[in-house]
Amino acid sequence: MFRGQFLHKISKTGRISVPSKFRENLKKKHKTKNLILSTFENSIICYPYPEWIKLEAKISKLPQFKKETVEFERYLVGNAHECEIDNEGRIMIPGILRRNFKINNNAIFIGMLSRFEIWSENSWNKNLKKSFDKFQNSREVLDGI
Amino acid sequence: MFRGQFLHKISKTGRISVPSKFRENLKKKHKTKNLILSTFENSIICYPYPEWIKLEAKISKLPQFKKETVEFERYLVGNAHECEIDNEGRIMIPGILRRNFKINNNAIFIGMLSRFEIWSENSWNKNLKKSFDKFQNSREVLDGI
DNA sequence: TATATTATGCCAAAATATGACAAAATACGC
DNA sequence: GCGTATTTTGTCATATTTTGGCATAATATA
Repeated sequence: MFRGQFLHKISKTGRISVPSKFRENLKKKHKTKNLILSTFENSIICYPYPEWIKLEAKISKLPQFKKETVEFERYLVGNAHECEIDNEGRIMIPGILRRNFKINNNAIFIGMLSRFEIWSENSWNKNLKKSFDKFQNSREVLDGI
Repeated sequence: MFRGQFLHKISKTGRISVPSKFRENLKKKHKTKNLILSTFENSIICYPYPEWIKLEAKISKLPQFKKETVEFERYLVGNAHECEIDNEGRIMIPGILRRNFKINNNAIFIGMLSRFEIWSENSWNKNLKKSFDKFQNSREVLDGI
């Protein structure tokens, strides 16, 4: 499972090292070095390649011409980029994603169990306050189960 | 059960010894040396690893793309770091948590039955007064059961 | 085709985490 | 109270992870 928060730096060429804990999980649990990066809210969402494939299988079962399907596909699939983790444990975030999310120097990795997100430090901080307020609203979700 | 309050020092490298009473409980009751540290309000919350896993199992059953789920995960899972108690009974608090909670030298452990919290001495003291007021408001919770 | 831009591979420095050992502080039994 | 055992803290050496730099390769642009 992907958990936790990590602050890493992006090189001028757009490379960033994936947290070693994440790499370990990718290797042990997903047996892959490949990720699919796409967009989700204000962050880059990262799926282990095999998980993404499962997601695609689900998506292709949806009614093809339905408005919601089309919009969902455009957003999630239309922004998907495959990338491989190199020998130093780094990935290269495609320029277009970097530009869209204004990720220049510092980025924050957020573990989300089956996947993880990459945020620019700025927008993560902006979201922090909101995120806590929202947590306050949803904190009892688990007590209910 | 985790009970009581302990004041311990943090080393320059971010290590701190877990109260021996807590270690004993972890060993006897939970049969583990591993903890998950996450954030909760103004403190670091510590779950015995097996307890955390139960929590995760619940979380991963929630609808994955639903707004509330995502926000909940970002907050609770996004801050969760696994750590192991070493031979000297210490854990290392990840830098990012130390920074977020401004825990530098002294920290306070607070037992919370199934889990425990770690506070920076400063914010614990600040919360003391408030905490008593809140207790005043909630002191009858148990009487209702 | 030449040139600029972007991506990749490789090596090494810097930063951070871990393990081992010992000193200091605290708790406990008598 | 005193001596002993346990717990906590400090320090150092080593290992791992992250970052920076540079040369080369691939791709896009004029």
